[in-house]
Amino acid sequence: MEKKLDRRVKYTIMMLKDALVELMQKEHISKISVKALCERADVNRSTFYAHFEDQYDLLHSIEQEAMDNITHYLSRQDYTDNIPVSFQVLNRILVYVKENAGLFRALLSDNGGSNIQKDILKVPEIFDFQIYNSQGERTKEYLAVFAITGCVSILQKWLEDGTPESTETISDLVLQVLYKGITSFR
Amino acid sequence: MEKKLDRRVKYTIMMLKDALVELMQKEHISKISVKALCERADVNRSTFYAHFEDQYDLLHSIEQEAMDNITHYLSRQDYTDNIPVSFQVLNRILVYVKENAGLFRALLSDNGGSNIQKDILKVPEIFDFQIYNSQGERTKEYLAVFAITGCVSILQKWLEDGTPESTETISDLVLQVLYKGITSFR
DNA sequence: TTGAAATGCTACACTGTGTTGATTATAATG
DNA sequence: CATTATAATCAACACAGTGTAGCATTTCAA
Repeated sequence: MEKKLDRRVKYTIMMLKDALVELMQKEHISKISVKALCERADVNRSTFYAHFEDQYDLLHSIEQEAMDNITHYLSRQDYTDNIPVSFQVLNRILVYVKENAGLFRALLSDNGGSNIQKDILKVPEIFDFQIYNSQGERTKEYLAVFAITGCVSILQKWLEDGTPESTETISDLVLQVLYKGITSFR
Repeated sequence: MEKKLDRRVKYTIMMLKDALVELMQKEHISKISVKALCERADVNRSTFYAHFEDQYDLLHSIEQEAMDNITHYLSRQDYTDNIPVSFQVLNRILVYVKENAGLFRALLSDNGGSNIQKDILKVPEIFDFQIYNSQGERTKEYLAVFAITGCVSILQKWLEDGTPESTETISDLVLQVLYKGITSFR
Protein backbone atom coordinates (compact mmCIF):
# COMPACT_ATOMS: atom_id res chain seq x y z
CA MET A 1 0.00 0.00 0.00
CA GLU A 2 1.24 3.46 -0.85
CA LYS A 3 0.73 6.49 1.29
CA LYS A 4 -0.88 9.37 -0.53
CA LEU A 5 -1.29 12.06 2.02
CA ASP A 6 -1.06 14.99 -0.34
CA ARG A 7 -4.52 16.28 -1.18
CA ARG A 8 -3.41 17.34 -4.64
CA VAL A 9 -2.43 13.81 -5.60
CA LYS A 10 -5.63 12.29 -4.26
CA TYR A 11 -7.69 14.88 -6.08
CA THR A 12 -5.86 14.38 -9.37
CA ILE A 13 -6.15 10.63 -9.26
CA MET A 14 -9.80 10.82 -8.30
CA MET A 15 -10.49 13.09 -11.26
CA LEU A 16 -8.67 10.73 -13.61
CA LYS A 17 -10.50 7.67 -12.33
CA ASP A 18 -13.88 9.33 -12.59
CA ALA A 19 -13.10 10.53 -16.09
CA LEU A 20 -12.04 7.08 -17.27
CA VAL A 21 -15.14 5.42 -15.81
CA GLU A 22 -17.26 8.04 -17.54
CA LEU A 23 -15.59 7.58 -20.89
CA MET A 24 -15.75 3.80 -20.56
CA GLN A 25 -19.54 3.97 -20.39
CA LYS A 26 -19.50 4.66 -24.10
CA GLU A 27 -16.27 3.51 -25.66
CA HIS A 28 -13.66 0.80 -25.36
CA ILE A 29 -10.60 1.43 -23.25
CA SER A 30 -8.39 1.09 -26.30
CA LYS A 31 -10.20 3.93 -28.03
CA ILE A 32 -9.70 6.31 -25.14
CA SER A 33 -6.58 8.39 -25.64
CA VAL A 34 -4.57 9.74 -22.77
CA LYS A 35 -5.12 13.16 -24.22
CA ALA A 36 -8.92 12.93 -24.26
CA LEU A 37 -8.88 11.41 -20.80
CA CYS A 38 -6.86 14.29 -19.39
CA GLU A 39 -9.02 16.89 -21.06
CA ARG A 40 -12.12 15.33 -19.52
CA ALA A 41 -10.46 15.17 -16.11
CA ASP A 42 -9.03 18.66 -16.50
CA VAL A 43 -5.60 17.32 -15.66
CA ASN A 44 -2.40 18.04 -17.51
CA ARG A 45 -1.07 15.20 -19.60
CA SER A 46 2.32 15.46 -17.94
CA THR A 47 0.64 14.97 -14.60
CA PHE A 48 -1.03 11.82 -15.86
CA TYR A 49 2.30 10.33 -16.89
CA ALA A 50 3.67 11.17 -13.46
CA HIS A 51 1.22 8.68 -11.96
CA PHE A 52 0.34 6.10 -14.62
CA GLU A 53 1.92 4.51 -17.64
CA ASP A 54 -1.19 4.56 -19.83
CA GLN A 55 -4.97 4.09 -19.78
CA TYR A 56 -4.63 0.41 -18.96
CA ASP A 57 -2.46 1.16 -15.98
CA LEU A 58 -5.11 3.52 -14.65
CA LEU A 59 -7.85 0.99 -15.35
CA HIS A 60 -5.92 -1.68 -13.50
CA SER A 61 -5.64 0.65 -10.56
CA ILE A 62 -9.41 1.13 -10.57
CA GLU A 63 -9.99 -2.62 -10.79
CA GLN A 64 -7.60 -3.21 -7.92
CA GLU A 65 -9.41 -0.70 -5.75
CA ALA A 66 -12.77 -2.26 -6.52
CA MET A 67 -11.51 -5.74 -5.75
CA ASP A 68 -10.00 -4.55 -2.47
CA ASN A 69 -13.34 -3.07 -1.53
CA ILE A 70 -15.17 -6.28 -2.35
CA THR A 71 -12.81 -8.50 -0.40
CA HIS A 72 -12.91 -6.13 2.53
CA TYR A 73 -16.66 -6.11 2.18
CA LEU A 74 -16.65 -9.87 2.57
CA SER A 75 -14.07 -10.13 5.32
CA ARG A 76 -16.57 -10.83 8.09
CA GLN A 77 -18.64 -13.70 6.78
CA ASP A 78 -19.43 -17.19 7.96
CA TYR A 79 -18.47 -20.25 5.96
CA THR A 80 -21.09 -22.59 7.32
CA ASP A 81 -22.62 -23.60 4.01
CA ASN A 82 -20.91 -26.33 2.05
CA ILE A 83 -21.32 -24.70 -1.37
CA PRO A 84 -18.99 -22.70 -3.63
CA VAL A 85 -20.84 -19.45 -3.11
CA SER A 86 -23.72 -18.77 -0.75
CA PHE A 87 -26.76 -16.58 -1.21
CA GLN A 88 -25.55 -14.41 1.62
CA VAL A 89 -22.14 -13.75 0.06
CA LEU A 90 -23.45 -13.32 -3.45
CA ASN A 91 -26.19 -10.93 -2.44
CA ARG A 92 -23.81 -8.87 -0.37
CA ILE A 93 -21.61 -8.46 -3.44
CA LEU A 94 -24.57 -7.52 -5.59
CA VAL A 95 -25.60 -4.82 -3.16
CA TYR A 96 -22.14 -3.32 -3.41
CA VAL A 97 -22.16 -3.64 -7.19
CA LYS A 98 -25.55 -2.00 -7.48
CA GLU A 99 -24.44 0.87 -5.28
CA ASN A 100 -21.56 1.42 -7.67
CA ALA A 101 -23.37 0.53 -10.87
CA GLY A 102 -21.52 2.99 -13.07
CA LEU A 103 -18.17 1.75 -11.95
CA PHE A 104 -18.94 -1.90 -12.49
CA ARG A 105 -20.78 -1.25 -15.71
CA ALA A 106 -17.46 0.08 -16.96
CA LEU A 107 -15.29 -2.62 -15.41
CA LEU A 108 -17.44 -5.59 -16.45
CA SER A 109 -18.56 -4.38 -19.86
CA ASP A 110 -16.91 -5.22 -23.14
CA ASN A 111 -15.24 -1.82 -22.90
CA GLY A 112 -13.09 -3.05 -20.05
CA GLY A 113 -10.96 -5.87 -21.34
CA SER A 114 -12.33 -8.44 -18.88
CA ASN A 115 -9.19 -8.56 -16.76
CA ILE A 116 -11.23 -8.27 -13.64
CA GLN A 117 -12.95 -11.60 -14.24
CA LYS A 118 -9.68 -13.39 -13.62
CA ASP A 119 -9.14 -11.36 -10.49
CA ILE A 120 -12.56 -12.35 -9.19
CA LEU A 121 -11.71 -15.96 -9.90
CA LYS A 122 -8.76 -15.74 -7.56
CA VAL A 123 -10.73 -14.55 -4.55
CA PRO A 124 -11.17 -17.70 -2.46
CA GLU A 125 -13.78 -16.02 -0.30
CA ILE A 126 -16.16 -15.92 -3.24
CA PHE A 127 -15.81 -19.19 -5.04
CA ASP A 128 -14.69 -22.20 -3.06
CA PHE A 129 -14.13 -25.13 -5.37
CA GLN A 130 -12.24 -27.23 -2.88
CA ILE A 131 -15.40 -29.21 -2.24
CA TYR A 132 -15.03 -30.69 -5.72
CA ASN A 133 -11.93 -32.61 -4.81
CA SER A 134 -13.39 -35.81 -6.15
CA GLN A 135 -13.07 -34.32 -9.64
CA GLY A 136 -9.86 -34.06 -11.63
CA GLU A 137 -7.90 -30.87 -11.55
CA ARG A 138 -8.77 -29.86 -15.09
CA THR A 139 -12.46 -30.49 -14.56
CA LYS A 140 -12.37 -28.20 -11.55
CA GLU A 141 -10.67 -25.52 -13.63
CA TYR A 142 -13.32 -25.83 -16.31
CA LEU A 143 -16.10 -25.60 -13.76
CA ALA A 144 -14.49 -22.52 -12.24
CA VAL A 145 -14.20 -20.54 -15.47
CA PHE A 146 -17.69 -21.62 -16.48
CA ALA A 147 -19.15 -20.48 -13.19
CA ILE A 148 -17.42 -17.13 -12.98
CA THR A 149 -17.92 -16.04 -16.58
CA GLY A 150 -21.53 -17.21 -16.55
CA CYS A 151 -22.25 -15.23 -13.41
CA VAL A 152 -20.39 -12.16 -14.60
CA SER A 153 -22.28 -12.19 -17.89
CA ILE A 154 -25.54 -12.08 -15.97
CA LEU A 155 -24.24 -9.14 -13.97
CA GLN A 156 -23.18 -7.43 -17.19
CA LYS A 157 -26.66 -7.66 -18.63
CA TRP A 158 -28.19 -6.63 -15.32
CA LEU A 159 -25.99 -3.51 -15.21
CA GLU A 160 -26.43 -2.64 -18.87
CA ASP A 161 -30.19 -2.70 -18.44
CA GLY A 162 -30.03 -0.45 -15.39
CA THR A 163 -30.33 -3.05 -12.61
CA PRO A 164 -34.14 -3.36 -12.93
CA GLU A 165 -34.36 -6.50 -10.76
CA SER A 166 -33.58 -6.61 -7.06
CA THR A 167 -30.30 -8.04 -5.84
CA GLU A 168 -32.21 -10.93 -4.28
CA THR A 169 -33.84 -11.83 -7.59
CA ILE A 170 -30.51 -11.93 -9.36
CA SER A 171 -28.89 -13.86 -6.54
CA ASP A 172 -31.58 -16.52 -6.70
CA LEU A 173 -31.35 -16.70 -10.47
CA VAL A 174 -27.58 -17.04 -10.47
CA LEU A 175 -27.50 -19.71 -7.80
CA GLN A 176 -30.24 -21.77 -9.41
CA VAL A 177 -28.76 -21.77 -12.90
CA LEU A 178 -25.30 -22.32 -11.49
CA TYR A 179 -26.12 -25.23 -9.22
CA LYS A 180 -29.09 -26.86 -10.93
CA GLY A 181 -28.49 -25.88 -14.54
CA ILE A 182 -30.72 -24.25 -17.08
CA THR A 183 -33.02 -27.25 -17.34
CA SER A 184 -34.24 -26.48 -13.82
CA PHE A 185 -36.10 -23.51 -15.33
CA ARG A 186 -38.36 -25.60 -17.52
CA MET B 1 -22.27 -11.52 -50.79
CA GLU B 2 -19.56 -9.92 -52.87
CA LYS B 3 -17.87 -11.53 -55.79
CA LYS B 4 -14.11 -11.61 -55.51
CA LEU B 5 -12.94 -13.36 -58.60
CA ASP B 6 -9.64 -11.57 -58.92
CA ARG B 7 -6.84 -13.76 -57.60
CA ARG B 8 -4.88 -10.73 -56.43
CA VAL B 9 -7.66 -9.57 -54.13
CA LYS B 10 -8.23 -13.01 -52.67
CA TYR B 11 -4.51 -13.45 -52.10
CA THR B 12 -4.12 -10.02 -50.46
CA ILE B 13 -7.06 -10.53 -48.13
CA MET B 14 -5.91 -14.02 -47.25
CA MET B 15 -2.48 -12.70 -46.34
CA LEU B 16 -3.99 -9.96 -44.22
CA LYS B 17 -6.33 -12.32 -42.39
CA ASP B 18 -3.57 -14.80 -41.67
CA ALA B 19 -1.30 -12.03 -40.44
CA LEU B 20 -3.94 -10.65 -38.09
CA VAL B 21 -4.75 -14.08 -36.66
CA GLU B 22 -1.04 -14.63 -36.12
CA LEU B 23 -0.51 -11.33 -34.37
CA MET B 24 -3.62 -11.82 -32.27
CA GLN B 25 -2.11 -14.96 -30.77
CA LYS B 26 0.15 -12.72 -28.74
CA GLU B 27 -1.31 -9.22 -28.49
CA HIS B 28 -4.62 -7.45 -28.24
CA ILE B 29 -6.26 -6.22 -31.42
CA SER B 30 -5.99 -2.64 -30.20
CA LYS B 31 -2.21 -2.94 -29.93
CA ILE B 32 -1.84 -4.14 -33.51
CA SER B 33 -1.12 -1.24 -35.85
CA VAL B 34 -2.15 -1.29 -39.47
CA LYS B 35 1.47 -0.68 -40.31
CA ALA B 36 2.77 -3.71 -38.42
CA LEU B 37 -0.06 -5.81 -39.80
CA CYS B 38 0.79 -4.90 -43.38
CA GLU B 39 4.47 -5.53 -42.85
CA ARG B 40 3.70 -9.00 -41.50
CA ALA B 41 1.37 -9.69 -44.41
CA ASP B 42 3.80 -8.17 -46.92
CA VAL B 43 1.00 -5.98 -48.23
CA ASN B 44 1.22 -2.28 -48.90
CA ARG B 45 -0.59 -0.10 -46.43
CA SER B 46 -2.45 1.65 -49.24
CA THR B 47 -3.75 -1.69 -50.37
CA PHE B 48 -5.04 -2.44 -46.89
CA TYR B 49 -7.05 0.78 -46.83
CA ALA B 50 -8.48 -0.12 -50.21
CA HIS B 51 -10.25 -3.07 -48.58
CA PHE B 52 -10.72 -2.32 -44.88
CA GLU B 53 -11.20 0.67 -42.66
CA ASP B 54 -8.96 -0.54 -39.82
CA GLN B 55 -7.90 -3.63 -37.87
CA TYR B 56 -11.35 -4.00 -36.37
CA ASP B 57 -12.97 -4.00 -39.77
CA LEU B 58 -10.68 -6.81 -40.86
CA LEU B 59 -11.32 -8.71 -37.64
CA HIS B 60 -15.05 -8.37 -38.13
CA SER B 61 -14.64 -9.80 -41.61
CA ILE B 62 -12.79 -12.79 -40.18
CA GLU B 63 -15.48 -13.31 -37.54
CA GLN B 64 -18.17 -13.12 -40.18
CA GLU B 65 -16.46 -15.73 -42.29
CA ALA B 66 -16.05 -18.06 -39.33
CA MET B 67 -19.70 -17.67 -38.36
CA ASP B 68 -20.78 -18.34 -41.93
CA ASN B 69 -18.75 -21.53 -41.94
CA ILE B 70 -20.26 -22.68 -38.66
CA THR B 71 -23.83 -22.01 -39.69
CA HIS B 72 -23.23 -23.70 -43.02
CA TYR B 73 -21.62 -26.54 -41.12
CA LEU B 74 -24.82 -26.94 -39.15
CA SER B 75 -27.25 -26.49 -42.00
CA ARG B 76 -28.11 -30.16 -42.32
CA GLN B 77 -28.99 -31.26 -38.82
CA ASP B 78 -32.02 -32.82 -37.22
CA TYR B 79 -33.96 -31.04 -34.51
CA THR B 80 -35.45 -34.11 -32.88
CA ASP B 81 -34.13 -33.46 -29.38
CA ASN B 82 -36.09 -31.12 -27.18
CA ILE B 83 -33.05 -29.34 -25.70
CA PRO B 84 -31.36 -26.00 -26.38
CA VAL B 85 -28.25 -27.60 -27.84
CA SER B 86 -27.63 -31.27 -28.54
CA PHE B 87 -24.49 -33.33 -28.17
CA GLN B 88 -24.50 -33.86 -31.89
CA VAL B 89 -24.60 -30.16 -32.75
CA LEU B 90 -22.15 -29.13 -30.07
CA ASN B 91 -19.63 -31.80 -30.94
CA ARG B 92 -19.84 -30.95 -34.60
CA ILE B 93 -18.98 -27.34 -33.77
CA LEU B 94 -16.10 -28.42 -31.57
CA VAL B 95 -14.62 -30.52 -34.34
CA TYR B 96 -14.67 -27.51 -36.60
CA VAL B 97 -13.20 -25.31 -33.88
CA LYS B 98 -10.43 -27.79 -33.13
CA GLU B 99 -9.55 -28.03 -36.82
CA ASN B 100 -9.15 -24.24 -36.81
CA ALA B 101 -7.72 -23.89 -33.35
CA GLY B 102 -5.45 -20.95 -34.16
CA LEU B 103 -8.26 -18.98 -35.69
CA PHE B 104 -10.67 -19.49 -32.81
CA ARG B 105 -7.96 -19.03 -30.22
CA ALA B 106 -7.61 -15.55 -31.67
CA LEU B 107 -11.32 -14.87 -32.07
CA LEU B 108 -12.39 -16.14 -28.65
CA SER B 109 -9.42 -14.95 -26.59
CA ASP B 110 -9.24 -11.71 -24.66
CA ASN B 111 -7.25 -10.33 -27.60
CA GLY B 112 -10.36 -10.33 -29.73
CA GLY B 113 -12.90 -8.03 -28.17
CA SER B 114 -15.52 -10.75 -27.68
CA ASN B 115 -17.82 -9.47 -30.40
CA ILE B 116 -18.23 -12.95 -31.74
CA GLN B 117 -19.97 -14.16 -28.60
CA LYS B 118 -22.96 -12.00 -29.41
CA ASP B 119 -22.96 -13.30 -32.95
CA ILE B 120 -23.02 -16.87 -31.69
CA LEU B 121 -25.93 -15.96 -29.46
CA LYS B 122 -27.95 -14.96 -32.49
CA VAL B 123 -27.60 -18.27 -34.32
CA PRO B 124 -30.90 -20.01 -33.64
CA GLU B 125 -29.54 -23.31 -34.91
CA ILE B 126 -27.19 -23.52 -31.94
CA PHE B 127 -29.15 -22.39 -28.95
CA ASP B 128 -32.87 -22.86 -28.99
CA PHE B 129 -34.44 -21.23 -25.97
CA GLN B 130 -37.96 -21.36 -27.27
CA ILE B 131 -38.61 -24.38 -25.08
CA TYR B 132 -38.37 -22.08 -22.07
CA ASN B 133 -41.54 -20.27 -22.93
CA SER B 134 -42.92 -20.83 -19.48
CA GLN B 135 -40.31 -18.42 -18.18
CA GLY B 136 -40.45 -14.66 -18.43
CA GLU B 137 -38.69 -12.92 -21.26
CA ARG B 138 -35.97 -11.46 -19.09
CA THR B 139 -35.26 -14.78 -17.42
CA LYS B 140 -34.82 -16.34 -20.82
CA GLU B 141 -32.38 -13.60 -21.78
CA TYR B 142 -30.39 -14.15 -18.61
CA LEU B 143 -30.27 -17.89 -19.23
CA ALA B 144 -29.10 -17.29 -22.77
CA VAL B 145 -26.17 -15.05 -21.90
CA PHE B 146 -25.23 -17.31 -19.03
CA ALA B 147 -25.21 -20.37 -21.26
CA ILE B 148 -23.30 -18.88 -24.15
CA THR B 149 -20.61 -17.11 -22.18
CA GLY B 150 -20.14 -20.08 -19.89
CA CYS B 151 -19.69 -22.40 -22.84
CA VAL B 152 -17.40 -20.01 -24.68
CA SER B 153 -15.21 -19.60 -21.62
CA ILE B 154 -14.72 -23.36 -21.51
CA LEU B 155 -13.77 -23.30 -25.17
CA GLN B 156 -11.36 -20.45 -24.51
CA LYS B 157 -9.55 -22.42 -21.84
CA TRP B 158 -9.61 -25.54 -23.98
CA LEU B 159 -8.00 -23.66 -26.88
CA GLU B 160 -5.48 -21.79 -24.75
CA ASP B 161 -4.26 -25.08 -23.30
CA GLY B 162 -3.88 -26.62 -26.75
CA THR B 163 -7.10 -28.65 -26.94
CA PRO B 164 -5.74 -31.53 -24.83
CA GLU B 165 -9.13 -33.18 -24.35
CA SER B 166 -11.20 -34.75 -27.11
CA THR B 167 -14.18 -32.92 -28.55
CA GLU B 168 -16.45 -35.56 -27.03
CA THR B 169 -15.05 -34.98 -23.54
CA ILE B 170 -15.63 -31.25 -23.80
CA SER B 171 -19.09 -31.73 -25.26
CA ASP B 172 -20.09 -33.96 -22.38
CA LEU B 173 -18.66 -31.58 -19.85
CA VAL B 174 -20.39 -28.56 -21.34
CA LEU B 175 -23.77 -30.24 -21.59
CA GLN B 176 -23.62 -31.61 -18.06
CA VAL B 177 -22.65 -28.36 -16.38
CA LEU B 178 -25.07 -26.44 -18.54
CA TYR B 179 -28.11 -28.62 -17.95
CA LYS B 180 -27.50 -30.08 -14.53
CA GLY B 181 -25.32 -27.40 -12.95
CA ILE B 182 -21.99 -27.59 -11.21
CA THR B 183 -23.39 -29.47 -8.23
CA SER B 184 -23.87 -32.49 -10.49
CA PHE B 185 -20.09 -32.91 -10.42
CA ARG B 186 -19.89 -33.58 -6.70
C1' DT C 1 -2.56 -8.48 -76.85
C1' DT C 2 -4.92 -4.92 -74.54
C1' DG C 3 -7.75 -2.39 -71.39
C1' DA C 4 -8.94 -2.48 -66.63
C1' DA C 5 -8.01 -3.04 -62.09
C1' DA C 6 -5.13 -4.03 -58.20
C1' DT C 7 -0.99 -3.15 -56.00
C1' DG C 8 3.19 -0.57 -54.93
C1' DC C 9 5.51 3.67 -54.03
C1' DT C 10 6.20 8.27 -52.23
C1' DA C 11 4.85 12.16 -50.00
C1' DC C 12 1.88 14.81 -47.17
C1' DA C 13 -0.64 16.87 -43.14
C1' DC C 14 -2.52 15.41 -38.94
C1' DT C 15 -2.87 13.40 -34.35
C1' DG C 16 -1.41 11.15 -30.21
C1' DT C 17 2.73 9.66 -27.55
C1' DG C 18 6.16 9.96 -24.08
C1' DT C 19 9.68 12.86 -22.29
C1' DT C 20 12.16 17.07 -20.70
C1' DG C 21 13.09 21.41 -18.33
C1' DA C 22 11.38 25.56 -16.52
C1' DT C 23 7.67 27.81 -14.09
C1' DT C 24 3.71 28.31 -11.12
C1' DA C 25 0.68 26.81 -7.46
C1' DT C 26 -0.22 24.63 -3.31
C1' DA C 27 0.30 21.53 0.58
C1' DA C 28 2.86 20.43 4.80
C1' DT C 29 5.74 21.95 8.46
C1' DG C 30 7.80 24.62 12.22
C1' DC D 1 3.14 33.46 8.85
C1' DA D 2 7.15 32.20 6.39
C1' DT D 3 9.73 28.53 4.54
C1' DT D 4 10.42 24.51 2.19
C1' DA D 5 9.06 20.64 -0.50
C1' DT D 6 6.74 18.91 -4.18
C1' DA D 7 2.85 18.55 -7.16
C1' DA D 8 0.82 20.40 -11.23
C1' DT D 9 1.18 23.20 -15.26
C1' DC D 10 3.07 24.71 -19.53
C1' DA D 11 5.70 24.76 -23.80
C1' DA D 12 8.42 22.29 -26.74
C1' DC D 13 10.38 18.31 -28.76
C1' DA D 14 11.25 14.01 -31.57
C1' DC D 15 8.87 10.09 -32.78
C1' DA D 16 5.39 6.92 -34.65
C1' DG D 17 1.05 5.66 -36.69
C1' DT D 18 -2.89 7.37 -39.45
C1' DG D 19 -5.49 8.25 -43.50
C1' DT D 20 -5.24 10.21 -48.01
C1' DA D 21 -3.63 11.38 -52.64
C1' DG D 22 -1.25 11.06 -57.09
C1' DC D 23 1.25 8.45 -59.99
C1' DA D 24 3.93 4.37 -61.45
C1' DT D 25 4.01 -0.56 -61.89
C1' DT D 26 2.29 -5.11 -62.05
C1' DT D 27 -1.12 -8.46 -62.79
C1' DC D 28 -5.47 -10.24 -64.20
C1' DA D 29 -9.29 -11.30 -67.32
C1' DA D 30 -11.27 -11.18 -71.67
